[in-house]
Amino acid sequence: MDIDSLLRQIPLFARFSDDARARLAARCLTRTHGAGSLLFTTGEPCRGLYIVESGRVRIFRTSPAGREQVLHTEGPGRPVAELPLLDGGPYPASAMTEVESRLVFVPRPEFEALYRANPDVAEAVIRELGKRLRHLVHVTETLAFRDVAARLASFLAEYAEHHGRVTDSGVEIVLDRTREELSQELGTARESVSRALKQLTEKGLIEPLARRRMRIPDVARLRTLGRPGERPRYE
Amino acid sequence: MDIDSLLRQIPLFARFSDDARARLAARCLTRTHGAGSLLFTTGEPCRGLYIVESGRVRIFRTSPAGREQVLHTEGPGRPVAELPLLDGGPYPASAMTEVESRLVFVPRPEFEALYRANPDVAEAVIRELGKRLRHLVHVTETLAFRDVAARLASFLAEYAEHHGRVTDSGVEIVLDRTREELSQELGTARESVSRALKQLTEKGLIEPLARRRMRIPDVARLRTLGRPGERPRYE
DNA sequence: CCCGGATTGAGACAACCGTCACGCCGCCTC
DNA sequence: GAGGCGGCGTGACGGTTGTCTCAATCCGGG
Repeated sequence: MDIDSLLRQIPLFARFSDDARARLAARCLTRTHGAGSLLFTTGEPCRGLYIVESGRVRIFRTSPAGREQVLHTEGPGRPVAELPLLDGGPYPASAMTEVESRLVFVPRPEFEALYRANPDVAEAVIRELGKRLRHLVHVTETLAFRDVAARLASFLAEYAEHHGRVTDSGVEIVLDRTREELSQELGTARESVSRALKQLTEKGLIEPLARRRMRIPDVARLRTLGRPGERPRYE
Repeated sequence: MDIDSLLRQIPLFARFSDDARARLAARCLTRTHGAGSLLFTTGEPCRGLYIVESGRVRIFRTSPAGREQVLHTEGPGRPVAELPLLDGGPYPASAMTEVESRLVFVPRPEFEALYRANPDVAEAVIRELGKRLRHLVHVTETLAFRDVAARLASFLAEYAEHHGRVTDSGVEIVLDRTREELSQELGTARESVSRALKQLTEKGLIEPLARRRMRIPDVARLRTLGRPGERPRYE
């Protein structure tokens, strides 16, 4: 796919004139990164914006002890690292490709010129930041309130809705992550994920099919475990 | 203080023309809320923007079990709830005054008109969102990686730098929070805060002076406990 | 000055979870 | 097919933390 038609698919640039977009496309670099390639690390000054063409990028923080907490992962069509580009600060987290990925790189000066010339971008950018902020609020709440099983349940339910295949005995999903990667996503340890999976299996909320495949008989019920309590509303 | 000169002090509106600001000021409401007054709750549709004139507002999420996690607190001159105003979504969290507070309320339609007419606002708003986002990344990391004592140490060190009084035997601070409020800020339970305080005291990092007063002999050392580990690197 | 509610400290206990250790399995390479 | 290796499950263990309970202290109002 050529860069121009890729850019066209990205909400951030959708409203650009053909002219402006073509000019931008001419200044971008496309490159394929192998799995596990480090794009940038926490605290580094920002060189530019990445856009995922194919593959997946995870954005995370690392603890001094070596544990990871994934803040979010982005797939095809999604931008990575708009924040530091906009406020001029350093990258707030690190980013690594999870699988082999094709990325478009927009150098910082290019993006800034664009941004100044094109007032519409601001609107799109604000929405993008808003989405991130809401997501992070969710991550925070999850870490603060829920145990590993509940976090896993939430994750699986959401995953099933986005990537699941509906059959008549439930939704089947194929996880594209190892337990280790899952644990980083959920802010826990590999072993705890194994145990939580067993727990969900025992409760009948999931049925393991193969190493990375499972069936979810009732996604809503799984999600309910993720939002425990569901306090009766009194208003 | 009249609304116009208050608005002038707020970065969000600083660049407005006198005219535009005066027009906005005429449409705002100022009101004094008692301590513990609930401004809005998670999920509610957004009615408008609040600006703290005096006092303090805490923004938080509540778990079904009744525990709270504070996302941030805002003081004089700071806006509250810009996000839902901008992306049209519901409030992502709840807000409550911690002490008696005087707040300016900007109704949503007013703000939107302003926003459309004044492209400069976008820039300011993006910076504001960016700040929030960076802060939330910090909160997330803190919850994922550090134990209660480390979180408390970080909090106290930061507090000391902003509100401490320097003496020759260290920095003295007067906490304006109960243990209960502290625990919500740190995402833990009241009792755990007590234990952590004792722990810090035993290590000589803090010296209790009175119920809410303490001395910190060495703020840097206290901060170090907040960024723990610094594990020897073996690579 | 006394009382009652709020705040706090402290102990006991169980649950949760991170870590270590070990063994198994599937897959790849030589 | 032997060996190596990454991914995975499981048990054991201990530390951290949330919860419950009770008592002491503080503080404002009558």
